[in-house]
Amino acid sequence: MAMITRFAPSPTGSLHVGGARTALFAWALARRHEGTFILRIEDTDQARSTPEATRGILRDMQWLGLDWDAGPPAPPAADDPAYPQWDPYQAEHADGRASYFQSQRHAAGVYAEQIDRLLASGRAYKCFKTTEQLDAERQAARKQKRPYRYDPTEALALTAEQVAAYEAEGRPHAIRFRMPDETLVVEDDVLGELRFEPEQQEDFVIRKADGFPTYHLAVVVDDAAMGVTHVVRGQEHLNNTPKHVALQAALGFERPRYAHIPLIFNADGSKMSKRDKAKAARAAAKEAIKQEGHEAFEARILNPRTMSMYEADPDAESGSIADQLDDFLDRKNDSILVARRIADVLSRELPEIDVQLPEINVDDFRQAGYLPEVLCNYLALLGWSPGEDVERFGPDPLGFIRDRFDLARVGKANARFDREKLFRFNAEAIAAMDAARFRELVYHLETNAELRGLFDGPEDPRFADFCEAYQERSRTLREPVEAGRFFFVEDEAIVYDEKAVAKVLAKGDGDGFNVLRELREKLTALDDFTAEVIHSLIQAHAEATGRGMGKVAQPLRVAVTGTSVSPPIDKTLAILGKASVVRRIERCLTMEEA
RNA sequence: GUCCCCGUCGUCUAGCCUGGUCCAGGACAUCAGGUUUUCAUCCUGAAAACACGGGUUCGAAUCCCGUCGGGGACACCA
Repeated sequence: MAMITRFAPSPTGSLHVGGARTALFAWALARRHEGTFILRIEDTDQARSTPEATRGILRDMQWLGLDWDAGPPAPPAADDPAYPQWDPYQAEHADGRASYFQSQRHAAGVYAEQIDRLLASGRAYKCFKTTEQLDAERQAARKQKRPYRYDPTEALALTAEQVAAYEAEGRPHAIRFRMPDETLVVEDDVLGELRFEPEQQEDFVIRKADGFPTYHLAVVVDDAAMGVTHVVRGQEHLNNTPKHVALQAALGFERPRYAHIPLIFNADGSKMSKRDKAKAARAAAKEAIKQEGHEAFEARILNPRTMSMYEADPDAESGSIADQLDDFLDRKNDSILVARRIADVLSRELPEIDVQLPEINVDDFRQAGYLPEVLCNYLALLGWSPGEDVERFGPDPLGFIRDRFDLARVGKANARFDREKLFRFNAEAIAAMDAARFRELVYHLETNAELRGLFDGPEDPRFADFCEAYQERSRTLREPVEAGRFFFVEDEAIVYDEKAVAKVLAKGDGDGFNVLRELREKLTALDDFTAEVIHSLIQAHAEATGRGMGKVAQPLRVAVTGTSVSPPIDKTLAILGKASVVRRIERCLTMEEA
C-alpha cells in the first residue's frame, strides 16, 4: 500500500517552527517510502483564516524545500512582481471537490454529504443550545467543582416535529456526533498503545451553527477522501484522536496510522503559542486582581486613554472589550490582543511577563539570514535522531533526512528550541558553502535590499570582494550588511565610536594618530592598491617603527571604519579603494584637536 | 480540578525494546588555555546528567510499582 501523508495547517498566521517540523516529519516519512505528500489548507474558521497567511505558509514550505505532490499551487517567487497580488484561492481548482482548501470543499458540499449520512444513521443529531447556554452550564459545573460534560439527553429527546418547528423558526443549531460507549484503542507509531475511555468522551460538534464543519469532521473526511495512510501531528492533538477514530468508524472509513510527535517549546520553557502568552498574561492578571481587586484592575485595562493601540489593531475581534476581557480571564478565549494589553498595563510591575515576544516562525529566520537547509537540519534534531552521534547532516540535510527518517527513532519528550545551536549550525553552513552561492544568497536576501541599490548584481566585482571578506566571519546572511555597513556609506558619514577612538587613537599620547599621519603618505603614494601590496606596506611599517601589527592596524581600522572591528585591514583598505581610505584618514586626523 | 502524555549533563540527544561492554557517549552553551593585527573562526582541555523512593535480579539508566516534577487537552479554534 502506498504511503500517503499530509500537512494540514490552518492559515491563521505564519508558519511556526513547530508546524514546520511537523511538516518536515510528514514530508520525510512520505519521501522515505516513496509515497505521496499532501498539503491541505484547513480554513474552516471563517473569522481567522486569511489568504495572506496561506500565501505565507506556501512560501515558507517552498523555502524550506518541502515540496508537496498534491495541494494548492506553488506561489510565484517572492521577488516576482506578481507575488504580492498572488491569490492562492484564485489559482485553485474551479472544481471544489478537487480542491485542497477546506473552504472550497465545504462549498462543494463535501462535508454536508457525510454529515447527512451520520444524521440519517442516527450517529449525529441537532443541538439547539446556544453558546451562551453552554457557557453557563460549564461555569456552573466549574463552580460546583465537578467536571463538565455535554449532556445530550435534552437534544436527543426532541421529536422530529419539534426539530422541524425550531428550524422553521430559524433557530440556529449545531450538529453533534454521538460518541460510542466503548474504549477506543489506538496504536500510535511514536507513543505506542493509547487507550481512551468512554467516560471522558462527549458528543462533540461536527457542524457549527454557521454551517461549516468543525475541524474534527473536516479532517476525518478529507484524510479519507485523500487516502491519507499516516497522520503525523503534534501531541496537542492526542486527545482528539478518539473523536477522529470514532468518526472514521461511523463513516466506514479506514483508520490511518497515527504518529503524535512531541512539542517544541521556547528556551525559557514557555510554549511558543498564543495560548502560552494568554496563560502568562492570565497569571499576571490574577496576581494583579488579588492585589488591587477586580474592578480596579479592569478599570486600568479598559482605560480609554491608553486603549488606542488596542482599538487600532486591525486584528481586534468583534464584541466589547470588557466582554473579551472577562472571557479571557475565564479562559474562554486566548485573545493575543487582550494578553498584550494586560502585559502593557502590568509591564512595570511584572517585567518578566514577556507576551510581546515575537512568535518564533519560519519567516523570522529567513529574514534574519538563516539557511533553509540549516533550519531543517536543526528542526529534525528536535525529537528525532539518526543515531550514531550524527547531528550535522552534510550539505544536503533534506536528502539525508529523506534517506534516514524513521518514526521509530522519534522521541516522546517535548523539546526546547535552542537558538544558539541553530545559530552555530548556520555559521558552519555559511563557512562551508561555496563563494558564488554565498554572493547569490546575500545579494538576494529580502532583508538585504540596500545591497541591490549599491551593486549591479551578485557578480559585481566590488561586491564579490566584499563577500569574500565577509563570508568566513558571517553567521547569518544578514551579518555582512550589518557589520560591513561602513563600506557603503559616504566617507564623511562615518561615525566614530568614542570608545574605539579613545582606546586606539588617543591613548598613549595619541600614537595612533601618529601612525595615521605616517601611513597617509605611504598609502597615498601607493600605485597598486591591492591587499597584498597594502599588507607588505603595513608589515614593513610596523617592523620599521618597532610597533606590533596591532598598533598599526587598529588605528587604520578605526580611521576607515569608525570602529575597532572589520575584516583584515589590508582587505578592508583594498575594498574601500585608495581615494576613500585617504579621505577617511584625513577626516579622522581632524579629530585629533577635538 | 478531570483525563492523557512525558522525565539521561543548563539545552538537544545516544544508550533503554533485546538488563552486565556505561564510574553513561556526542552536540550547543559555559569555563580554562592556545592560534589570530580587530572581529569571526580554529585547536586543546575542563566542569556538567540517568528526577526521587521502593521492588525484580548475581547485576538496572535499561524491567515493574509508587511519589514528585514538566507538558497537553478539556470550544459551535484548528
